[in-house]
Amino acid sequence: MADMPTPRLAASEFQLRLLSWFDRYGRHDLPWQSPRSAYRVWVSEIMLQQTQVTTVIGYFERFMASFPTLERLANAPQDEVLHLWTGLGYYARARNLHKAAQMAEAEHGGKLPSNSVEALMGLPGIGRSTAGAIVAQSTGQRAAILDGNVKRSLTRLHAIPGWPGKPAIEQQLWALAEYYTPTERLADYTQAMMDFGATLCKRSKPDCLSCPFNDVCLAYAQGEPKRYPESKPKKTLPTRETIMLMLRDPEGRIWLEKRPPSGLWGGLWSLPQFDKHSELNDWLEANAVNPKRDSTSPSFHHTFSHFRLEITPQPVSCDRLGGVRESGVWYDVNHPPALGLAAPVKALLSQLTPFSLNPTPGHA
DNA sequence: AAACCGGGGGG
DNA sequence: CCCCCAGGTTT
Repeated sequence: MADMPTPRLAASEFQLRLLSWFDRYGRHDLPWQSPRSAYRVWVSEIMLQQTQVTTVIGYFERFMASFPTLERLANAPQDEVLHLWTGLGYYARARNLHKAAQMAEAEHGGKLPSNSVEALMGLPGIGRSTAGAIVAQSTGQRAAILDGNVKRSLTRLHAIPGWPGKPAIEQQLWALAEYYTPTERLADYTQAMMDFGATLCKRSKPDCLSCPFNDVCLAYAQGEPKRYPESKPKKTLPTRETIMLMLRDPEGRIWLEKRPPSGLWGGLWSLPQFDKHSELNDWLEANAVNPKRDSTSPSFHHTFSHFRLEITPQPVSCDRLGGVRESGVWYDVNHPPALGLAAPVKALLSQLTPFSLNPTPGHA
């Protein structure tokens, strides 16, 4: 690569140091490492995209208990998949995972194309780094990864300025990542790169004194390893307001509606939302029989990456619903059905019952 | 309160 | 190339 920064070590020396570190300090007992299969590695990598290992483990085990094979996932209802994703966030990941399983069934003979980065990238939710991780970990063939951990480690080792999300910077980092990738022990090397960033070359408090690269690390030599990577340019978040209707029937069940299949909380079940109280009143007039409004609950905030949502819950009881109500359910908090819930909705419903709404092992 | 994270999509 | 979108955890 023409614009690759000068490597700080020969590739073979880098690999030797990293793998020695991994053999002593890396993670060797993650649930997707044994048994290792393309399917299990894939699911783990999707879950790990925005989420840390310790959080993922429980979700991964529940997911595998319900969908032990690609075929079982492909044939599952979307609600069940989203249910097992509830609380993990970025629900498009679950929708894409489900869709990709169905595509693999239809187009790849029921298996992931796990020896081809290009073919994997043709499946929704799999980009270059995730594809590389699947190939390297499940087949042992040579493929590089560039997740947030690797970006952080490499920007520090080479003191690369600029935000790594910029295409020009990212291209340099890919060149380095490819350069250092070995031809053997690919699964270990890939896990080692992730573990190194996650447990030693951490965002704050990097453990430079224990680092096997501290003699060649440019950021360490400059005395400010935390200067790298530079952070993303920030934008100010707008605030939006919404009223969430908590409509209770005489049995204490709560009315939920399914959200559109894509976009915010796509495919999840949520409380009916309104911009203004007048719109909520219109809705009650049209749909609810004998509605009785309680006092509003305290407002709270839910923050997204691009705006802040101020939620005001409005409890109302009624005898029943009268109008046309497609894609809605009366949700019994004591016998919760297997549905995906938006996080603030889950929090609101949790207040109504002593029982957890989390999916439990062997139950979901 | 702010930073973080891998990928999809559109201009 | 750029910007927007999406949610829960850590610091």
